Amino acid sequence: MRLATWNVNSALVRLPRLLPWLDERAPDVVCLQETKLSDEAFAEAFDAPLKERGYEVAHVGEGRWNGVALLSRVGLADVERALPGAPLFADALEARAVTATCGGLRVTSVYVPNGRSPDDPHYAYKLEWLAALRAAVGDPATTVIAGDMNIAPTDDDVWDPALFVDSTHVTPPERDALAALQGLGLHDVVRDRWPADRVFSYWDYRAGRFHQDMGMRIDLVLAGADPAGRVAATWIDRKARKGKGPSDHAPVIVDLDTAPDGDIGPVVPPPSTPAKLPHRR
DNA sequence: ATGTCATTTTGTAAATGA
Repeated sequence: MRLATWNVNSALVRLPRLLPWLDERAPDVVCLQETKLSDEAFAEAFDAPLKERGYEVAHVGEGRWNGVALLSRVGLADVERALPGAPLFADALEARAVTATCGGLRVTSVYVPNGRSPDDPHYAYKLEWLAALRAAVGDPATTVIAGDMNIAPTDDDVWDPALFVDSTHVTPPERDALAALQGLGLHDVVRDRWPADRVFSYWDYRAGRFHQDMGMRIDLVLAGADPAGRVAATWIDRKARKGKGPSDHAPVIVDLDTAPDGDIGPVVPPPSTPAKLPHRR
């Protein structure tokens, strides 16, 4: 089973990149963040092309900011459209989490608040939100939390740690909140697989940062004992950050082996059959 | 310090957010 997470920075703008990416990478479960669409607008643009590709969809949006989604072709059951106990910001519940059972795993697509700066009210909100995220974890063993955490777990996850001292994404309280999540038994499977490598998932659009690999690793897949024990491969799909009209984030992809009993989950019909290639001689 | 991109609007330039 292939699981991926991608902050697309506007699903509508990214549509011409997102659909070909689904066809190329063929993920079974996809966590999206920053769709920036209402549920109605997402459905209008995506219901048909996703159904054609065999995906069920749960989208939670507000329209202007935020917005998260789960796409799955290995089942999508018991959908929760918000984080239980999530704090409000400016008296509003923001679209930052959606959870469902997919392929036997309890998967949450998260868009953790940015925080802006440690002295901003948004930073306190971020820490409250992370506490709610931890409190909402059910059985850690079958849990996957994937998305834009807006936290770089260590200085190895920042292109220039000196530049980010006292900035959001790297402060001890944020890293402590992440460690508390991991303390439940959730594993940062990309770092576990690439312990000594420079692996970033986000590069600012400005100043040629991607070209110089001046990025951060803030998009994480946190996996409980069952999925973490079945990881066959993990990688960051840098190709999706290249070329025309990319998001500023790259997808993170995690491949899981079959379950111990050999069950690969529900058999899903393949997407629309491509036209037959003409014979050549 | 602040080179981009995406959003929205007492709207087509400026604000807000990341």
